[in-house]
Amino acid sequence: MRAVRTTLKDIANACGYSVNTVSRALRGDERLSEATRSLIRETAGRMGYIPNTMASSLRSGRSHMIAVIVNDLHNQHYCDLINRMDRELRARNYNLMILCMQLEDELAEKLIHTAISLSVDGVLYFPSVGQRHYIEYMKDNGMPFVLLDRRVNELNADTVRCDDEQGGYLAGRHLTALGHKRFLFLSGMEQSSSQIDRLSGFRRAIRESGLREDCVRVIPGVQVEEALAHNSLAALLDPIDYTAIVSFRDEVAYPVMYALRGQRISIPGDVSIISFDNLHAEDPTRPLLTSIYSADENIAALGVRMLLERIENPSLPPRNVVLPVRIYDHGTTAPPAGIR
Amino acid sequence: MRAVRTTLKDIANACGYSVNTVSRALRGDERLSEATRSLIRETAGRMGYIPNTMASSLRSGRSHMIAVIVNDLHNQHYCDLINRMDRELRARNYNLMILCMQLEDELAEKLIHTAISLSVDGVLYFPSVGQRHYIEYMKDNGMPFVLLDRRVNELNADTVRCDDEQGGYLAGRHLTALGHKRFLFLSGMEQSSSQIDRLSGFRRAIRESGLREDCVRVIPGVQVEEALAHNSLAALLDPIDYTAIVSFRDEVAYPVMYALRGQRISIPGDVSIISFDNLHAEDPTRPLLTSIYSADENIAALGVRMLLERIENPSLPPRNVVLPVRIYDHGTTAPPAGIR
DNA sequence: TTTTGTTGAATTAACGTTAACATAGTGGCA
DNA sequence: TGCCACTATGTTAACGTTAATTCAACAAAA
Repeated sequence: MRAVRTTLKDIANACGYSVNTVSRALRGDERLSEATRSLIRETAGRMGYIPNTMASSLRSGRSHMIAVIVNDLHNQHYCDLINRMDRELRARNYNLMILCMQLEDELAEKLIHTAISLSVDGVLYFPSVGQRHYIEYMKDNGMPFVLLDRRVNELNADTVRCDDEQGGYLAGRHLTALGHKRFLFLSGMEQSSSQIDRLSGFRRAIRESGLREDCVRVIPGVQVEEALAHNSLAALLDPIDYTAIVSFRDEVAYPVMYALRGQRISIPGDVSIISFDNLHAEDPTRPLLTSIYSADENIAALGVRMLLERIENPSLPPRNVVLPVRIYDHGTTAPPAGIR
Repeated sequence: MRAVRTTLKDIANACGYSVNTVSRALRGDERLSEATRSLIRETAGRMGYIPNTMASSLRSGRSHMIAVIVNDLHNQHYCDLINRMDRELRARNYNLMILCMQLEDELAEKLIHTAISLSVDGVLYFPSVGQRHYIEYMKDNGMPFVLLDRRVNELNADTVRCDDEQGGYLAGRHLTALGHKRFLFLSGMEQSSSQIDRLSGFRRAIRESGLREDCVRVIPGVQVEEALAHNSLAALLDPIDYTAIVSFRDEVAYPVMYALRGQRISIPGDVSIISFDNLHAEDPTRPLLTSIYSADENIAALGVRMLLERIENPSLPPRNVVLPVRIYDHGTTAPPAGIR
């Protein structure tokens, strides 16, 4: 029942050239006469030829496929980045294949296997905690890859990420400059580098402004997630002994805003909130939220570029790019009520 | 620099068997002695062998890869389904590759090309409006596929979807039974089969209950999206000449709820709201929302099963499965204020 | 003893493509 | 006229795997 796919051979037979000539014509080899090339191309088009990546890649060692390995598709931050990477790659004649590990850490190894097995040309990898082992595995197997979004210590590999420490610092300086003196810091679930750096940057700003460290109440990620899970966010935010909230990421900040507004607490009138990722900045169906993110250069575009350069030139020394960040002020911060 | 991948040949040389024997050992061929098989397998493990899908697929015609082609990763409904399909497929020793068309319809054809080009064994396809052409293209190319979530008329192809007409009907019957008499129906952006069926089912229920059709104010999807895009949802929902809202999908219902609550309108006290997809039912960070969705059988699991059956047996007559739906009552509907 | 069957493995030929090399035909130039 | 360079194409061999076929060794049956 299955239609037999047209091959180079079929085209060759159809227009009386050798298979190799057909292959060259379709790849746009310069050394063919214009007439031949266009005849072959036209014939191929008419016959509905679709090249066989398997065969081509097997022979040439190039598949023009890039895999992105991602933890969880429900994380909109990742989806954003994936979309951008897809566009970047497509523009460069590559295809992006998304491999998703569904929050199951052990799947990472399997997905790396899959990527190698499929002979993808490179891998874009969002490392999560404790995956150094898998990353080294890629390295050992000579698979070109770029790490995104997170710092992995003492691993000499291409990395693109935001300056999270500086981000945390900016948040702190922004809020202290407005006059805030008591803060609630909502941590993320995992002890990722982003989490750690953002908090430590924030604390640096606090110290610099002359405030004592204990003016920051830090809620561990576990508690935040639990509160979200049991619809008890309001309780978590109580007592309101702070005038500003720093949320580790936008997706936590959103429900927090809903919860506060549900308690008739005005933002930023009563409480300021600032967060990270600048998520949904272009999605007007989401509430505005002041957020910190990469200043200009896009992490996705840069990651793609670095990966392609690595593929071209495997002996390049690894680069560790830390992108500067800035505050995207969407109006959810203001001076505290007292000094307005 | 790039490490050379271990091949069957390397293993064969290492343990003194022929390449073919190694291949058979690794595939678990019964006709080898137990000793040989375990020796080869152990050697392969030690040498870090990763099979080459390209070569294997080229020869055997089976890649054990399934592609899912999806419009937009930001649509959480799709992400949910993709996650489930991934799990189902993995359990059956298949890999899922996600190809995303970024809301650009013309990309559909390109992605189908990619899928064929990669010799995937089958395609899971979420059709959107006006893609019949691409679907027929898959059919013509003999690529096994299953259509998900939508009805595509007069196309004889495997399809799994929910009974949207019945869903709309259930919504209507539920609300009229509670005593509601004036409704706002928020349409989806595209004129998809789901959209059309849900509205017509809803109207059927209205007629049946003896109400006149004009008690339903239908807002076209374009207007809904525009309001979302310009943060003017509140205006869209005004005047509140209705006691119940039916939203085409949960992701529209959420911002609507926020907007109403922002206007101090209580749900379901002042206005009831019901929607479709039962999205985030297990994500407690989202507000509760009464929603309609497939009753028991899961669309993802069933779709995967149907696809694998189709692959096994290409001559099966196409099946069109319409799953029954039910209301998942999460408390956002109540009798209208007047008759409480 | 010869024949037959069984087991375990090797050999060979593909799959569709591309890279390297080979070759035939042309035109230019001394 | 002979030689070279160049252009346009063909031939061959590989990529890593698997399927079909063949083969060798041995045991059981006649």
